[in-house]
Amino acid sequence: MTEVNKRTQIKNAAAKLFRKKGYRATSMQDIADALGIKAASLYNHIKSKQEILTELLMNIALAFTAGMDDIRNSSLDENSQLEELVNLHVNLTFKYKDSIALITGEWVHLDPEILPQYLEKRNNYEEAFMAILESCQKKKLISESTNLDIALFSILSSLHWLYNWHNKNPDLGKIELAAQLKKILLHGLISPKK
Amino acid sequence: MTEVNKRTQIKNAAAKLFRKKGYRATSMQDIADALGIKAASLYNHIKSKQEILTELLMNIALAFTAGMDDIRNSSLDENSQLEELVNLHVNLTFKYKDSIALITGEWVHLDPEILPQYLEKRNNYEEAFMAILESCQKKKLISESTNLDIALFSILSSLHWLYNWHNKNPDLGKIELAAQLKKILLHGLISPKK
DNA sequence: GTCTATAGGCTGATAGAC
DNA sequence: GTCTATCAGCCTATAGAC
Repeated sequence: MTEVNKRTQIKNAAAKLFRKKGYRATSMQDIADALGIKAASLYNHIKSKQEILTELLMNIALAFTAGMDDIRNSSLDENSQLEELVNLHVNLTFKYKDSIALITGEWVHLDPEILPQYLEKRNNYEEAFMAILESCQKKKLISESTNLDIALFSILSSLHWLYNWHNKNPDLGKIELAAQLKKILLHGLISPKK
Repeated sequence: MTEVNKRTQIKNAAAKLFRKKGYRATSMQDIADALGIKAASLYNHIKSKQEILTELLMNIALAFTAGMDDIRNSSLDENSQLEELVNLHVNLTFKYKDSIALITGEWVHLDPEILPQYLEKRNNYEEAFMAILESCQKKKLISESTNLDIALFSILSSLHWLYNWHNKNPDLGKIELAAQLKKILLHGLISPKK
């Protein structure tokens, strides 16, 4: 936190701007202004604007992949694995406050050469998530009549948009946020009828 | 469906492109190409690119506001009102297949003069949604320990991203989709312990 | 590693012929 | 209502002085 690489400063500033205005609406001028230098000076530290986006997004993708591997390699039961996935998303949302916002929409601006690599990681993650849901259904933790495609989409939507909510409520702690999400996402909002 | 205004054709083509590439990455060229005309010809039908975005987004905002008013003015009980809100989102997702995608991110590109009007409608909608959740909690339909801010954010995240899911699974009917969402979002994924 | 200067391309929008 | 021609501005990125 004390001494930070200028390259890192550029990536941090860019992440904040990409998040707020989007990749295309953010100019190199904007990024340079945020750091108090001229736009041309940025190119002493980075190759291109696209390089920044690529590194930000691939970094996030790797973090999710690594977290998922950890969970799948654990001996936790299915229910606990689901809860750990919620923890993973909460933790990464706190850790990558700005750049995590890019996974909901800005990934479309990745160069056609990089895009397939990104999407492959994303698909792998979603398939691994789905495999856990299927285990849950097989063990009757999830009702047989539940459409798992919809369940997966629904949970991931909430978890992907966490960054947005978190930004408005920075006072709520990680632990409480994760606990509430587990309750609401996994165990339902409406109390079961007695 | 037979005879469509050229203005409407432009808005439809723009909605599809804004959704796919984003507002800033979509040029008037792109829109004109989609219609087989020259970019300059667009200006015989519309005032500006911004006008298209404004009309698309305000139209959606009005549809949500009207739907919410209908529900609040009904005599349905709290639980049924929540279910009707899910129906509302599913119906509007089917009706405004492309332009509904803009509410998750592209609204940031609204002109500073229009943006406050849009955000006011959005806030009103979310407050009305919250009021229904509060009624549910007061009647013990929702546990006292549930954080309603998180619950609201979580449900809206899933409902806002419906358009994305729906596009990939066009074969699933409206009724079944709505039924599954009510079960998963409101009554929980994991079966209650016996 | 910063700067100024500038290239080369694309942008939204307008003017005016047909 | 379409077209061609064009403007003025902004964009990413590079070259080269300091």
